[in-house]
Amino acid sequence: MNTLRIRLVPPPHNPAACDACAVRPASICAVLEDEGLERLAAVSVLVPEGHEFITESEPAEAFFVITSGTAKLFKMLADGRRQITGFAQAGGFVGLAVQETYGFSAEAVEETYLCRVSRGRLRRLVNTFPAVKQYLLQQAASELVAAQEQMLLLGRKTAHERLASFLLALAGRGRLHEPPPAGTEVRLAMARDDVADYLGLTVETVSRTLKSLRLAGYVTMPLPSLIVLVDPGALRRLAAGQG
Amino acid sequence: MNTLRIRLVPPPHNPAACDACAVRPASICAVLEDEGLERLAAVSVLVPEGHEFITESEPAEAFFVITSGTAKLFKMLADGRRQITGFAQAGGFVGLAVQETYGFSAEAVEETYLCRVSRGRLRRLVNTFPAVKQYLLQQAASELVAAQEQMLLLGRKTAHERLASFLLALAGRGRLHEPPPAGTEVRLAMARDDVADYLGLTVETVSRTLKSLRLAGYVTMPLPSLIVLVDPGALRRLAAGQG
DNA sequence: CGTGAACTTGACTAAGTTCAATAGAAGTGG
DNA sequence: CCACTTCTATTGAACTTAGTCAAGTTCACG
Repeated sequence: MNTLRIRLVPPPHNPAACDACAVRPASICAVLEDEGLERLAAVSVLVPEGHEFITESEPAEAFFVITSGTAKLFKMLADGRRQITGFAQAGGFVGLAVQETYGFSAEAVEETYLCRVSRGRLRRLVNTFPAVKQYLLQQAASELVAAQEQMLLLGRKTAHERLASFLLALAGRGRLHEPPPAGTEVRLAMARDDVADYLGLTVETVSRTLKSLRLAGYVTMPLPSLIVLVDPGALRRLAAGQG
Repeated sequence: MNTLRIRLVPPPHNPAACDACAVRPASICAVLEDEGLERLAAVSVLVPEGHEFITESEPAEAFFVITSGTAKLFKMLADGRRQITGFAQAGGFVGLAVQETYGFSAEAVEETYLCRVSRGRLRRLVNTFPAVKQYLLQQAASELVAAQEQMLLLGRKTAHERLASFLLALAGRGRLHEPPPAGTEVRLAMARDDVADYLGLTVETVSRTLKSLRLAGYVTMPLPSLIVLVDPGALRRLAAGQG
């Protein structure tokens, strides 16, 4: 099975190449390498921090590839309780919908560049290049794996285990891999309340649990948004429920 | 976009038509309608209640379509804590994997017939019939929607809200639809501990919460495994966090 | 019937939430 | 550069929901 790779071209770039532009001078934001550098016809969009670019239950008119920055996807209950279902970073995509409306909202956690592809255009693209469909299927399948892992976390792990899992995931190593090297730095692009809403906890519990991990000697925190993994092996054991 | 529909033929059926058989006389278990009734070359398998047919981290050698019965998909932690990530029923599929190994285990909740498609065969099928790829993508996307809904449940809903959501989901109406008619009966194919592990609770809490819903007049339970939705509107409000 | 498994109930415990106050960091304007 | 505001993060104490442990019931099946 040949694999489609999407190459990200950092914006702003090639201002004249895109066929439309919503917010910023357009750029080619992705290239379908296996199809002879065909342009992924799309619009480059700058989303400022805190700005919502997808709203749950609105018509699903477009599909986005993240070029740079970080976005959070979330769902809310009537009384304001929120669950963040995932964070998407450069290369990630957001908004693949079979249904007519979005099933979640999405908001930029920091300044974020997106590559916007309209629904109709995605459909045409998919029909023209079978590899795109393959790529989307692979992405969806791997998101599904991540979602199942997160259900295990939300349904069955303790606060300590959740934080340990989260830090390791940010460090780029899943549960199947060996832990990252000691001293690995993890930058938290998101605020405490986002971490809390992602892990199904409160800000206070996140704060207290991080303190406890610090006291245990597993991490240090030079800044509230920078965490150094001092003992990744211990974190790994914690995350797996062997702590 | 033309849609692929998979028609399920109840087993045992057409004993000579399949090209291999693992457990029971083979049957054609699904037909690709849009491709002129081409046979989905596959093996029909009977899985007895409680039997595990997919094991996490084993090589992902096959893909299954459920013909009849119910299966549970789950992940476990080292100390035995378990999270059921979903139940699959007739028409559902299990085991779509991009990775080389399964990311979860699967077990029959009741006697279940499966349609087993080997990985290589699925790949060939997908290449021959583009509609199959489309179908898989759609299925994966809708599973992703369900997974996000479940993350909201596990991360942010109370025990009462979880049970209400669960009952409505079993009754076949998601959160976007109007509630099912009063008097709708929901059969629980799975035991209490499965419900608990699916909702991120304990058996005791499931039991107590069902009692509380009974006392509130929202449901009745002629049998432990049969729940009548007396006030679906109230359940709907509870499930949405407006209870 | 009798035995075992599934389910329910009760009393107690604990993990995490809530509410409230404090501390720290980051900007803003004089 | 420093006072002042504001936002974010942390800490503390009381509380609550759901979990734990230990009996009971009920029901299906031999």
